[in-house]
Amino acid sequence: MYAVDDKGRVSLPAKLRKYVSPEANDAFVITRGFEKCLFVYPVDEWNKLEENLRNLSSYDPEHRRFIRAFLELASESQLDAQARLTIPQELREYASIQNEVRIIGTLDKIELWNPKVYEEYKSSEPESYESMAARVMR
Amino acid sequence: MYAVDDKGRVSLPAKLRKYVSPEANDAFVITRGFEKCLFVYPVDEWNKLEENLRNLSSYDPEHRRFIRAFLELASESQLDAQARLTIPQELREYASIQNEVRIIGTLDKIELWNPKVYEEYKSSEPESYESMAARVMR
DNA sequence: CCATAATTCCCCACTTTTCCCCACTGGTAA
DNA sequence: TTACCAGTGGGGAAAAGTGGGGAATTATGG
Repeated sequence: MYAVDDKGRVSLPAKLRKYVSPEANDAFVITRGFEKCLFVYPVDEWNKLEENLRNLSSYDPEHRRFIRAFLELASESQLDAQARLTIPQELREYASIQNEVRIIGTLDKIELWNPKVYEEYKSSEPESYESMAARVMR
Repeated sequence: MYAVDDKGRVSLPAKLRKYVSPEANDAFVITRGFEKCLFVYPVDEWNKLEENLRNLSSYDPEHRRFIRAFLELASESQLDAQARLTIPQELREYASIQNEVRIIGTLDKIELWNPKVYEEYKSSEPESYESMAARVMR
C-alpha cells in the first residue's frame, strides 16, 4: 500500500522499478485500465502496444471507439528525483484514487488501484484462487 | 520447524538449499501459494513460470484475474549472508505466519506454512495416504 | 500584450523500512 | 575438547518512501 500526496504523486516501488527496462528512461504512460484501475506502461512497452493499436482500423466503428477510450486519458509522465509519478487528476478520478493506492506489477505493466475497489474486485469472484489456477494454468 | 524473527526472516534449511540451482544466485521469488501457504521459487524456476504467465491473455477477464492474484504479493528477495530470506509483512499475514514456520521442499519450489494451518490441512483429508497413492500414482 | 492565476517541476528535509554486518548458541564430527 | 556449521538475534548504515516550499512554466483574463 502506497501513499498518494495532495499533488497526486506516487512512489514507484523499488521492487517494481528494478524490472523496468533502462530503455524506458524513467518515462511512463498512464492510462485508463480495466475494472477501474490505471495502467502504467514503461514507454518501451507502450510503444509496442501503440504498434498494435495502429493495426486496428479507424474505419471500423468498434475499433475507433476502443482507440478513443484507450487514448482519451493517456498521459506520459517522467519519474521525479524521488522516483515518483504524478497521476493526472482525471485519471485519479476515474480510478477513485485519493490518498492510498495498491500497486500491482503485472508483467508488461503496472496497475494502480483504489485499495477498496481492488478488494471488492477480488471478492466479486466466487471461484477460489486454487480452482482458478487449476483451470487457467492448464 | 523453523523460527521467524521479528523482522520476518527465515533461514532456508541447508538441506533444501543444496538442491537449489546455482543459476538462481541465491535469489528467490515469494508469492501467495495454495491452501494459505507461501511459495518460494528459486528465480530460475520462477522465470519458467513467468513465461507461462506471459502466454495468458491480459484481455481475457479470467486470465487477468488470475495474473493479478498470483502477482499481487509476489516479491523477489535475496538470501542474506546467513542464508535467510525476509518474508514481506503482507505475505506473512496471508499465510498467518508469526514466529514459526513449517518448511516443505516440493520439487520445483519450497512451501512455507503456519504449522497449525498445515496440521489442519493434513487432517482435512479423510482419504488415507495409501489409497491416495493408489489413485494419484496409478 | 501584459498581469495575474494556476499548474508543474525541482529541490530540500524528514521518517520509515530494508539490508548489511557482527555476535552468539547449540549440535555434530573430528 | 575443539573446530565447524547451521540456525538465531539485534544494532546501525543505507536506501526507500513521504511531505512541502518555492521557482519556473503554462494558462487565463483583461
